[in-house]
Amino acid sequence: MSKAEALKPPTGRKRQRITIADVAKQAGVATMTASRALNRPEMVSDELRTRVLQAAEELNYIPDRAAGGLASGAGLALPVLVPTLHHSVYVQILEGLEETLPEAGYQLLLGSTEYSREKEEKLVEVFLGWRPSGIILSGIDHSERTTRLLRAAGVPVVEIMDLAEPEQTGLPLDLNIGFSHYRVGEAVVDYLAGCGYRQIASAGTLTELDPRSVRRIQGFQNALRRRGLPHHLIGRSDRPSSLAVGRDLLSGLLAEHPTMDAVFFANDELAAGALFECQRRGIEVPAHLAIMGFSDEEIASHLNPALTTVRIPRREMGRLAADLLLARLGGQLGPQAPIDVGFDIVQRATTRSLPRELQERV
Amino acid sequence: MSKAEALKPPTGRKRQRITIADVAKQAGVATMTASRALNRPEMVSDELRTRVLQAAEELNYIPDRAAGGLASGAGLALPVLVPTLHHSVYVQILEGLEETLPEAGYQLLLGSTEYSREKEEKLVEVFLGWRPSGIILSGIDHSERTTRLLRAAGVPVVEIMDLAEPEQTGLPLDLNIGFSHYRVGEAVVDYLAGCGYRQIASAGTLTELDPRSVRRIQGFQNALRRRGLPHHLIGRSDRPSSLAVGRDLLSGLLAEHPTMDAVFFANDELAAGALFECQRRGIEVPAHLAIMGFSDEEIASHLNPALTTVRIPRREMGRLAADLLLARLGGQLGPQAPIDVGFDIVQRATTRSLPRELQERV
DNA sequence: CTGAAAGCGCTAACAA
DNA sequence: TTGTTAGCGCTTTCAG
Repeated sequence: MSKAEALKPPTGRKRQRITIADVAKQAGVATMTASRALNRPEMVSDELRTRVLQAAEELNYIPDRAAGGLASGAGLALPVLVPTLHHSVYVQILEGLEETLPEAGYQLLLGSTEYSREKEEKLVEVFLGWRPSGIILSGIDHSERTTRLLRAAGVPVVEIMDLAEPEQTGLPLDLNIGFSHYRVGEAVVDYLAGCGYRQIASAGTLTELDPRSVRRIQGFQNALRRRGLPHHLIGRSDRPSSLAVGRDLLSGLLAEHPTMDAVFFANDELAAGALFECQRRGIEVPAHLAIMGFSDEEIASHLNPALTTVRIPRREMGRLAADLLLARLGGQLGPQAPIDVGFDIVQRATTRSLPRELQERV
Repeated sequence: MSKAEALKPPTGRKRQRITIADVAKQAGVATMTASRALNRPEMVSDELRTRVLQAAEELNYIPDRAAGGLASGAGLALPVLVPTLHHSVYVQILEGLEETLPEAGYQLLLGSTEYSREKEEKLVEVFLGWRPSGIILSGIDHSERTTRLLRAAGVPVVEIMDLAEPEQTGLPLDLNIGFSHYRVGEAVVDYLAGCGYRQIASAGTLTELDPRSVRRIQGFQNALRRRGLPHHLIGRSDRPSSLAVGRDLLSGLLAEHPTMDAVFFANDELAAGALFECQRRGIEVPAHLAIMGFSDEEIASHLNPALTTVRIPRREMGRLAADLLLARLGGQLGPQAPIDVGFDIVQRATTRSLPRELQERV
């Protein structure tokens, strides 16, 4: 009748989970002792510990995390929501997170929102059911319900890849590490205008698709306006970004604004696509047209000509997010002001070089 | 003293999880009724169901999956192990999986092994602790312990991206969907030799890094041997693949084998890097050198000249894996022979075109 | 240092 | 249709 009876030979038809009770029985100790031997070895005598460990090994015992978490009240899961895995930016942020979090015993649960608040809301709801110790979100724009659920759950939240400004009341939700997309837009205009470009276009995906891209464009347009430059040269696609969309965006822009002399794309992939299209059309870059990307993916430096773009510290953002979260989970960290990790313009060959006297402004 | 006392106002300092008991109390029903109203609505009267649902909404109740799984014995997690997220191949496989699995109530747990069996083993161990309903692995090469743990756990396993051949005894572990890398290697030689190339090199990362790449090279070398062509033109790097490594590989190969006329790279990223290097050096492709990639990522068709490569049905593989797993979990599927999804050579512009009379062989 | 009892939040099984 | 009881596998008390 004993449950442990059928476990030795895996011959039996019925799958019998091996529990810590089985291990304890095999080692001839109490369940609790087995638990301690496994989790707090220093609290158990050498002899018993050895016996337990050996029994566990023999039985291929694997602790049930769900049961453990339930009993201890501890959360073990750490959901990370990113908009997409197609941009290496997010993959690298994940790498930053994975450097420390798994070691600390947390399980990263990955979800991709596809830039949709509704999908984000769904994912948050699902993940909250996994007793998360915390949660990492991309961006600071969430649905009202997402915010409410998160608040109600009372889990630490880290928002990355965007920066809550002081005037945005109620933001951030909790911890926040990122940079100002608005200022990226401004800086790009400063840079391109400094290089002497005057007909500067922006191109990206539909505004609803990415609020951060929208904020970049706001900064971009305001900076143009301040300089008295035209700011109506806008290319938009309703498809998710890809090289093909980059080509199409460029073609459309060229048709509509034949006089434009520079384009700022919402990411390097679009910019690379545009560059390929220029190659095919025989448009000389940067002599006839300047192209600028955003995020500095690996391809940027390998393109011919190499792509001028904006570098953002993704891995660092991931690492920092992990560190902050760990500190907060350890109870060593209270409320915290948003952390700005900044960005840099990487000048390469798809733009004319900036005159000497302006170099340091970048 | 009642536990539910402190829950209404979130003012209290102490975080009080809202449980189904709280919902039941608020709705004035038994816990079990609340559970049924939430999970099997049809078993509860309209009135009570409405009351329960409303209470749940008001309290922002989120069911605890760990507790639910524990009680019902059901597994809710579905780990997916991929070697890396840097190749879009794996991202697309994930998309294929995500089309159906989450809807069916499963939570995908993502782990990346970085092409390491040790890391894979660790991940399997961790994930097995999450009561997985099944598990999806990349490739058919696993450590002895991984195999043992998986067998002991008795969970359905799907191995993707490679195909177990009949002569490989003990393989696959369970379900298997993929294609033969060995035959890819052969087909590439058939194709390149058919185009008239004679000094054909292969280039990729170190053999330990990717057993599937090794198998491709085996097929490649055997096919060369059969044709009496030299098969010692091999470029290897110990760094994970990237555009930069592709360039270096090409440079190294060029220095060692000045007479080579074609190179087959282990993936499109390496091939793209090599192509960029050719552009920089002014080497004409395919006039002076043919370049061929593997996996047909988006960039392949946009490069100038566009890259000849091997297309593999990744999204389909993901979808199929999901379907099979679902069928197995539903008990409608017994042991199953490996499923070959095949591959195609996509002829583009980095290789001379194949003579007419050979076209259909590809 | 070791053990026994209680219970985490939920649902299967049974009873009403 | 609804409620009660027991227990999933583990760890937290609290005793020895």
